[in-house]
Amino acid sequence: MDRDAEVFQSLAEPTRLRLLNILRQAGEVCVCELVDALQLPQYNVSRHLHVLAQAGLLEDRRCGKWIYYRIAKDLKPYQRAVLRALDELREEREDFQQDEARASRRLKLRRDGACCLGLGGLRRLLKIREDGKAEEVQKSKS
Amino acid sequence: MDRDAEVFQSLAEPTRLRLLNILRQAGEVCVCELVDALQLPQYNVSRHLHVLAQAGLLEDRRCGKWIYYRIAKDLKPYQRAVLRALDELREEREDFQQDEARASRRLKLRRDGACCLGLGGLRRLLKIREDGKAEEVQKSKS
DNA sequence: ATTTCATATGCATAATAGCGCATATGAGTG
DNA sequence: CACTCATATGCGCTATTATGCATATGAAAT
Repeated sequence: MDRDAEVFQSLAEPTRLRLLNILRQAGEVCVCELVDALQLPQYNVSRHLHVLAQAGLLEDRRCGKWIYYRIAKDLKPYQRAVLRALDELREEREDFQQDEARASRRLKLRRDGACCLGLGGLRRLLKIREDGKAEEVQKSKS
Repeated sequence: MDRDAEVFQSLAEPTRLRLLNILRQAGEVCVCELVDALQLPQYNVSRHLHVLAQAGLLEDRRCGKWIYYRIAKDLKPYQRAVLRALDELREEREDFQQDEARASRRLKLRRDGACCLGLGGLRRLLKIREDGKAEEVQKSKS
């Protein structure tokens, strides 16, 4: 496979599009925050981030126990153009905007001390449960 | 898989990127012309065109025995944006430009009567052989 | 040093994708 | 009708990919 085709390949997966969308909107985000925003297993998120990084679209920065991911700085022009296209995709994707809302609520907790709290306590704080009550909470908050 | 992720999936293959590039530069092109430009087996080109059409990026028009493919007219904004990114990719890909050169030479033959001549006679006309003499001819023509 | 926390990864499995070959389809031609 | 031509497609094969589970790594905290 082409190096360039690999870039498109990395975009050819729903979860990875969601990740890129959040990272484009929110800047530098660490894995556990992405896990909460997307509500997917950690190994799943981690693997997808790895694919995007391999393709050259993301870079990561270690900071203590946490690893922050962000859109790579040295993208080729065509890569920038492709990612810019995600802005237009975002317009028609409500689920992307819901992701952003969850990510945004999650990122606000950074103020409260450490970046990444324990998942248990944090989820309680966020009222995000695994049983899909996240939407319920979202409604009551908006 | 997402409908949108399917679009990126359709771009995640070198041959399909080459096809899109030619179609973007040359407009409406029929399958046998693409086969000559890319110098790949017909079933291969045909399948890849099908994938791109399924993703909604291409549409086809039958005209007698020939089938013309072109970039779809009713693309979504983000799809247009993604395809526009191919212009920037084209800048750094000499092989894309060679494809265009072959396609362009091939399309000039449309004047000589039918769109699609028999492959044998046509290749003789183009001096494109399977043994890789195409470059040789290209040099002598430029 | 042991434990905890955040993240990554090896492995097995299931699903998917591309390729080459042969052949089907469908439209003109003699 | 038989034939040719342009294109599409079914099949078997191999290669790649995503997923879930368990576990490894690596850094801080106790």
